[in-house]
Parts: sequence; C-alpha cells; structure tokens
Amino acid sequence: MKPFANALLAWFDEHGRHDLPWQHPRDAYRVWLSETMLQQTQVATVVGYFERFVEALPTLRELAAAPEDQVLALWSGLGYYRRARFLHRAAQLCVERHDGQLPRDFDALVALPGIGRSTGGAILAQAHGLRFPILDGNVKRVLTRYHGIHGHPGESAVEKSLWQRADTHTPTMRVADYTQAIMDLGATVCTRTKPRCGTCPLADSCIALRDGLVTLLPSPKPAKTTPTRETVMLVLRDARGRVLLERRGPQGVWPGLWSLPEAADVDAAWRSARQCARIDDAQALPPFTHVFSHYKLRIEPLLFDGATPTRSIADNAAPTPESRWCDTSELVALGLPAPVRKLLQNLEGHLA
DNA sequence: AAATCGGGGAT
DNA sequence: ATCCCAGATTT
Repeated sequence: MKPFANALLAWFDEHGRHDLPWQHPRDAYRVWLSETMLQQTQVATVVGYFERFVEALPTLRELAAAPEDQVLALWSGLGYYRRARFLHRAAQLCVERHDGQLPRDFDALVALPGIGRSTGGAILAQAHGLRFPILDGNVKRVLTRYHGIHGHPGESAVEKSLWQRADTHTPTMRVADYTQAIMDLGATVCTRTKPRCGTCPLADSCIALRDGLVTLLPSPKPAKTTPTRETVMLVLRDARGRVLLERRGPQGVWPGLWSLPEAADVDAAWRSARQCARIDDAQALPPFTHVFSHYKLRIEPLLFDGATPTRSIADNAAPTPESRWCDTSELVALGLPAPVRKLLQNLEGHLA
C-alpha cells in the first residue's frame, strides 16, 4: 500500500532513534521546543540544551511566564536568538488565545511566530498522531534522491513537488514514528556526504541510486546571478603611442596591479582625463564584460588619442595614485589585469 | 569561502 | 504568491 512508509517504519523499529528526550514524553510542547532547536543545531548538541530547558521550564505556561532573560539564558550558546524570542512570544500567545496549550489546529498553529508549515506539521504528527507531512532538510534530501528530483530545493517548483511527495508518503497509521523515521534516515543514512546506501531501506526503489545520481542530488544552489558593475576605463594615449597607467590600491580587485584609470561615467572620465593631459576628443570603444567569481564588470573603454601629458605627470611627480606613461613595449613586463591587457592588445591591432 | 537551515518580512 | 534575508554552523 505505502511501500515507502512501510519500509521506513520497519527500518525505524530496528535502527531509528527511540531514546531522544523529546520522545519521552512526546507532548506538543516538547516536540515544538525540540523542533525549534533542531532547525539550527544537530541532535547531539540539542539534547543537552533541551534537557536543561525543559527542566527549568517544563511546561508551556511556565515558559510564557518566564522572564525573557531566563529564556535567552537557557538558549545561550545555541545562537539565533530570534528563535528563542519567537518561542517565548508564541507561548504567551498560547496562554492568551489557546488556554495555555499549543493548538491542535494547523492554521492556528502556523499563525504563531516561529512555527511554519514544517514545524507545525511535525508538532501535529509527532505529538498528536495527526496526518501532516513535514519537510525539513533531512526529508528534502531523502525525497530528492528517492524520486530523482533535479533542481535546487529552494526553487519554488521543486519545493512544491517535494511537499507533494512528502504528503503522499505520509501514512495514516504510526504518523509520529514515520515522521521521526524519515528524519532519522536523513540524519544517519541518507546523509549529505557519504550516504550509506548499502543499509538504506529505500535502496530498492531509489531513483538516484539506480541512476548513479546520489552524489548529485539534491542539486546545489545555482550560482546566483552575479551583479554587474560598470566602469569607464580611460585609454589616454599620447602622440608617441604611450598609454597612461595607474597602479591600483592594495584593496579591492587587482590589488597592486597596473591598470587603466577608471571613472564612474563618461563625464567623470573627462574630468579625470583633463587632470592628466590636454585632450582634444574622445572615442568610445566597444564595451565588453569581464567575469569575476562574484560579479561581472562591464567595461566601457574611452579612448583619448593624441593626449598631451601634463607636465607634472610627464615628470612622474604625481603623488597619488602612482601613474606612468607606458610604451606598448613596456606593457608586457607589467602585471596587467587580463581584461586590460586584452583591451590594449585589441587597440594595437585595430588602430596601429 | 560558501552552503545550509525553516521562517519572517517585504514586495 | 514570490523573492530575499537572517545568523550561526558546517563543509
């Protein structure tokens, strides 16, 4: 009937975790607290925090009545204190709205701060045996592999598909165990690296295993479209064909390399150019884009030909930035950024 | 250095 | 509804 759930439950009976502190007793408050802690921290670490927390604040009402400082102190070391504040606030709301209990109604539950679809489902399933799916990181990994789902789980279409699968697999019987089982499988067998497919109860029908995709799924987050910055590069060339270069500062890209002077836009380029040389006119050269790992740089070269170097520059007396007029023959010896070298080479070939 | 995690908040 | 960020840990 539900081969996925049955295989998982059989595995869980033998290999799952049955001794986690929030399983004994398994009430809504303890499940909620554990799920919230587990959103950010691994089981091994959470256990100690959980035990201290419930010893100090064993019930939702006591949590609601506790001073925030105490809640934060109990949370101290777990990080992400916003979640502790949500927890505290939600407890107070439960006292106000729900008679001091976490609601058994899904919509009322997810209306509380810090409880979303997955945590809400986990509470209802684990504490009350209600048939609600969960979709935490472990489950996402199991399902993307089992069904061979490509695409980053963060993409809405993929996530939608995952919720759909999660729902279909969730059984009506033993929902609490099932929920724990699929999380345990993800945590101990279907791990992100070095999954132990040899011991997996779902190996028979796992698409990723069948197709050799286990290491490829879940798909990594697509490289975010890199921002594009724009710059105008000034090619100041004097009558002898020398080009003005500047040494870049120690910060930013191309630290310490010799490069063309830059400006934010054409106007600024003109202002800057006139400080270095007497200029007649400018010619826009074809723009091109240089790709860095973290952004794209669209370069608009602006050629000032027949520039007459200003005396101070010609004498190398300019204070900052360090700059010099270079012969094309000197360029090879200088450490030029690749796109600048390319630009100057094209210039030579094109206009020489 | 980059990915991760589930939920909140902005748009 | 859809995108983007949080905030600390892990890889």
